[in-house]
Amino acid sequence: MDAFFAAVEQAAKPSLRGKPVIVGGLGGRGVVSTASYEARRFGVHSAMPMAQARRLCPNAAFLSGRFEAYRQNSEIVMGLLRQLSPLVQPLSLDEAFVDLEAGPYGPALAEADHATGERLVTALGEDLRADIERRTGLTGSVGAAGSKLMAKIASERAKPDGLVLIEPGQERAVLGPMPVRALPGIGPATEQVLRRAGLNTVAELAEAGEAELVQLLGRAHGAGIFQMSIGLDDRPVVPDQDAKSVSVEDTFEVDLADRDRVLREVEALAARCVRRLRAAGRSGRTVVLKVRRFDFSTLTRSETLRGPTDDETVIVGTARRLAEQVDITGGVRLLGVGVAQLADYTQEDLFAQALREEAAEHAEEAEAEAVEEEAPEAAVRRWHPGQDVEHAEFGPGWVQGSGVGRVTVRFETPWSGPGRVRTFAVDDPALEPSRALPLRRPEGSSDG
DNA sequence: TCTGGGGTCCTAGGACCC
DNA sequence: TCTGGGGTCCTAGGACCC
Repeated sequence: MDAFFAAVEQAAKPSLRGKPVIVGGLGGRGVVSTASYEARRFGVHSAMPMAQARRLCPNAAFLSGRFEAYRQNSEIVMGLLRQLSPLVQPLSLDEAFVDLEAGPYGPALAEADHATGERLVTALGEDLRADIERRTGLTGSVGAAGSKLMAKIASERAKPDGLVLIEPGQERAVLGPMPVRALPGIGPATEQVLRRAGLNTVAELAEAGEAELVQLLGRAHGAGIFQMSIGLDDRPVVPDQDAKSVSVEDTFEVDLADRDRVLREVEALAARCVRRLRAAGRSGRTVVLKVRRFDFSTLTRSETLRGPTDDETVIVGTARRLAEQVDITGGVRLLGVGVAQLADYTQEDLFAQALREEAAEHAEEAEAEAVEEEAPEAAVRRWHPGQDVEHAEFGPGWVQGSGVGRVTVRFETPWSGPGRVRTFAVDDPALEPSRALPLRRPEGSSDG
């Protein structure tokens, strides 16, 4: 999907269409998650500190994310992919591999000659893109090729709103001139190592040979990069696997200096982590504490238990013990708690499992409530820019901003024209948080 | 300008075992 | 007396991806 989070916001909020939109953490230490193409023209991109994005593009709409809406639309798109093949491997909410040969068009693809096969793949890709547009109003890009590596590279070339097919046999010709950074698995550190060895393009990697790359990058990485450099990639498309770890972390607006405060935060994080673990119906054996200090240095401490557990007391206690052992001199910027070595629940009966699945559906609300419990006196509602709301008189809208006891709301929906703005007291009882609306008007609905 | 949150995979050393 | 070889598990750190 193209600029997925920002595109969902523009589709949901007519007044933002054609304007720079930046989705990400809005606090002092936030980073950009997604910038719309309009914002990218100002130099804003993913992972950039939000403070820098504000300087580059001060007139953009700055929104915190609405994951409910992103998940809704992701599910629609993933459903369309599954019509093409049961072998769908999502990489994130907005990206997936599809093995076309394993699906209903597989036999036709196998029989087709070169030219016919390409026409069929192109038609399937364009039909898919049209279906995505019809069902969500969003644009996606398709990369088609004979391997995951080349399909990924093709999809990057296709963005935004396009389709690129790389013909079998053309792999090395396409890859050769590209910078090494274009290969998945080569990040800033590996790029530096290769640059110091005089290797700047993929063709140079291929020429260097496997032995030299293993020498530079280690056994597994070197061998993998060499295979890719000569256009070989036989990794299969594997449908969604179970998670191998669950973790929760928080960066604080101001570094924590106080030991007791650190311990309290660790306990709260561990409790949140356990809620997510239980909601997923899993238990784990290894508890991991993560600490990022004032200077951004990061350490982890872990303890492996004798058997897997989802017991809050055990996991919170373990995390706390680990936290008691770390030096917090200078202050703590981030704390995290994770559980790894996950196991499925098998000793439980079906009744208990059904209860838990029901609990899982309410896990997010439970987490939100738990957060509120931490500050009962602060009954003042928090309004986030971008958040969906409903007003008793004016109907559905979204929070444009809030401050000094006021909240500004724009009243518009995905299927209305650009809406008007009104301002309310933050505790106005007529104003309530609401669910994300679908981007396409539901069948049979008529208002608007 | 000052760096999120959720993950995966790999490496390396030490303990331990046969 | 002067110290094998291989495997697994645990811990810590780091690179990378979206």
